[in-house]
Amino acid sequence: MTRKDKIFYGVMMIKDYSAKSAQPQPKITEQIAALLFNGQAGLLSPDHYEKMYPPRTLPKGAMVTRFAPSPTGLMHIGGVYMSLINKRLAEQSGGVFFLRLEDTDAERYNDDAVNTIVHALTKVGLLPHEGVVGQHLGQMQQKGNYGTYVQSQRKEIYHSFARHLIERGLAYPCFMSMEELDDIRAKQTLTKQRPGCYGKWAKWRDASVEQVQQALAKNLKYVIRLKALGSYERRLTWHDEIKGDISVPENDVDVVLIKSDGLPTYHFAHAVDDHLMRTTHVVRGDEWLASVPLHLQLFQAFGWQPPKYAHVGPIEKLDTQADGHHSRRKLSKRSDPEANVQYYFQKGFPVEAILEYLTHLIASSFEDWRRQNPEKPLAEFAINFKQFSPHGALSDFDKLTSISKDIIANLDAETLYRRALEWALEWDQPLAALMKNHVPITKNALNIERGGERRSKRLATWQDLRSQLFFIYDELFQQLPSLPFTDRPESDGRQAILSKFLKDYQPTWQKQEMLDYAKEMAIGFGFAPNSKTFDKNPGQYKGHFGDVMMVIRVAICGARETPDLWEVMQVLGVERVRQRLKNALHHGAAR
RNA sequence: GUCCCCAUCGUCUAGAGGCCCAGGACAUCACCCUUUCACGGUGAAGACACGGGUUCGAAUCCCGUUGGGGACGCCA
Repeated sequence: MTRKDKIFYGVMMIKDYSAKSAQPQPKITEQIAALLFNGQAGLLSPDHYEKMYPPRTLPKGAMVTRFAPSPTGLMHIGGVYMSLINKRLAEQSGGVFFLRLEDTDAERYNDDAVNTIVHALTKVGLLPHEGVVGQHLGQMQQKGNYGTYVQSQRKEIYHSFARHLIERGLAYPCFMSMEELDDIRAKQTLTKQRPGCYGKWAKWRDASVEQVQQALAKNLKYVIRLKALGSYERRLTWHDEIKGDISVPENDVDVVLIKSDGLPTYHFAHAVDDHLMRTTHVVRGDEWLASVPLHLQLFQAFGWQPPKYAHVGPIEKLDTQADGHHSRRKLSKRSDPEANVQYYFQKGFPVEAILEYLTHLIASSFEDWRRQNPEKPLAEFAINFKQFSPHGALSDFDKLTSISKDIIANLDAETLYRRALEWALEWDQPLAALMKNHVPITKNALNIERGGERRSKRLATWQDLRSQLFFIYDELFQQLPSLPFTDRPESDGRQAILSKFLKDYQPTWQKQEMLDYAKEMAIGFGFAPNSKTFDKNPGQYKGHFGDVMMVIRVAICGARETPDLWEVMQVLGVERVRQRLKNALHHGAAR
């Protein structure tokens, strides 16, 4: 066993806690629990749930992981990132990846959220094996034997475990009002003390049965708080799979376990659910790191083996302050459009590009692996906690774009057409219509510079299709307000080149024949045979060979940047080529 | 205010005391190739935050400083 593998949980288990604290007043805590829960006659015992959700039978070393989003609206790119990590870890170890809906905040709940999440995960191929997999006609669709995976439907379970804690003196009802809480915090801030409900501030911690009874009689709202086991003077050490060994003061705050609306807080639900769902590894954003002492204490209170924790640094963005200084911050779904996965879909990044980019963020060694295994499915790249860096990563669109170019460049024309059309159908219907009305020419155009040794990377995203394809469609070509000729040669020179080329053009020309012809023509018109010659004596020539080709290119394609001109001409066909040359001449080869 | 985490080129990072006057990828620049743009090729520039230790030797270990991030809710 290496130092890093050492588990610290065992050390901090306080075995005789219940004997020490609960013994003096076991009856009282049971009476209080009874007061609180007698109305819920059907409440089952924790034992019942333990049997209902037995340990999973999985191969040794199998990881059970999860993605636990709260349904507040959009799908954050970080959510895809977390799903990717969790799903890979589970699959690579022969385990299970499930999705649990953390919908315990009634105020932030959003109706479409589940569909948004599931739709996004479906799209990127990261649907969970178990848990919430959809929503149909207002009904959650779920898979798996450890459900329900919707927290708002698990109220009885949380209450059962909360009652258990209260009976044993490990939790208690607290009737403090919001105003009282605000007061306390104000006092604490003023006197520079730690904020929170702990020690002497936790005034309901040791309340009598009578006090509870009276408060209930007055119909006061209450929450259930943890009776914190820790002392701020002592330190707790544990091992995080990514951050390493961490040491902090123990938790002594009586945090809320059950809110006054009866729903659990994140912390309590995490402990109960991840225990009952038999999660082995909790891999989540590192904003949760500071709650680990509390979470470990909850597991300790129940006498459960806690899961292993891995806290992943966030995807960040560079923020420029008013004073010009730069600072990093987590991508915010409110102010950063690129926080939303939908943004990447709309931009037209292929799903593989998004996933490979995120994988690169997990482990930059991925790019070496990819170079060595260009054909292998991404899922075969093995990830492990050692590869994670402990800090967050800046989102880098240049890198994403580069990956995306590589991926698109490696698609064959048929696949490219299918994928591109799929995207256009959703995001650019006019283009989709053209693609569908002109299938052969579109596929031929997409096939240019494809498949050979040197694949062009002119398409970075599906959004680039339009600018790369418009000139093969007369419908779009004719909408061009003008032809983007360059200054060299001027209009007369352009006229001369175009009319001669039109006259001599042979549709049977092979590529080299056409280039040979064009070069001869260029020289005949007083152009240099190549740019090097021209650059040496610019005064002697009207321009160079490339300039002549550019005139023809612009006339035929209406663009200065195109794939190989001869290839484009083959795709367009003789008629259209002649037509466009004539058209350019007709307009006096004007810009 | 308290607590925690983090710190290598612009970015993602490799680096587990000598293989490192620090390697790769993206981005940038130059040149070459070339019918334009891409592609491809070659090359350049570019980092161990700072200060102390420990050691024969430190990017790597320790301490401190600075900087960045996070947590301290009946939000997750």
